[in-house]
Amino acid sequence: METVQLSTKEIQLIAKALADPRRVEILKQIGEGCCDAGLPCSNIRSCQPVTAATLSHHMKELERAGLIEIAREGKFANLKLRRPTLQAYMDYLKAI
Amino acid sequence: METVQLSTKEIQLIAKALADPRRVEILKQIGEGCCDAGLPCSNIRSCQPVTAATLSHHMKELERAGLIEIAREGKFANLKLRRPTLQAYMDYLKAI
DNA sequence: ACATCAATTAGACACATATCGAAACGTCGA
DNA sequence: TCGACGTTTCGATATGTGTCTAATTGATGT
Repeated sequence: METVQLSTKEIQLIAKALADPRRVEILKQIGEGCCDAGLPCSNIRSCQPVTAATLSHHMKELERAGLIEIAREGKFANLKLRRPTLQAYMDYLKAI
Repeated sequence: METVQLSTKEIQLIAKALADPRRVEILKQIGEGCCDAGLPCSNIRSCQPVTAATLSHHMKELERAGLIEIAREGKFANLKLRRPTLQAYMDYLKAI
């Protein structure tokens, strides 16, 4: 696992991203089906009682925080969990 | 270090508590001066550009999340970091 | 070209919350 | 008892944000 050094701003983005329960659920879902290909966006939607618009918003936040990577392919968007970012945040918390 | 099992609700409270940068600063400050006695509230205030009212509010949130323990003694309030809670949250994140 | 479908954007709304000033509360020393 | 001091509570305000509907974009198959 590569090591990432996070700025205060990035820490803040991650903390905010993790503060919404729905986003955490989404993260978990992406983390479970963690094939390299990434999880299709609509796949997530079928498991979360939420509009496509809302889901899109959450994914943008997760991406902004560096917690996921969005690979757009044609009309699809495949999500991949960026574990190094999550790990770096845990390291930050450990240092408190 | 004792182990704590957190409910979904508690996880959410912790995540929200950690989502505010000022609260994280406060946590750090409490964590540093981590003598068993606890850090006096006014000590924190002298390092954070914030009103007593606001500080009180943040401490209530941190306590609600189980991240600190407030020992009131006379007119003073001594804060102590509850590391087991923080650890439990990190364990939760690790399981994502 | 057209219809369809996945995803995004725009705009609106409701609700949460970080912050403050002012007032109240409780403790302690004079 | 009185005043000072640390802390809390109250009420108000401004900002942030999760959610929706509707409209838009972009790709794909017929």
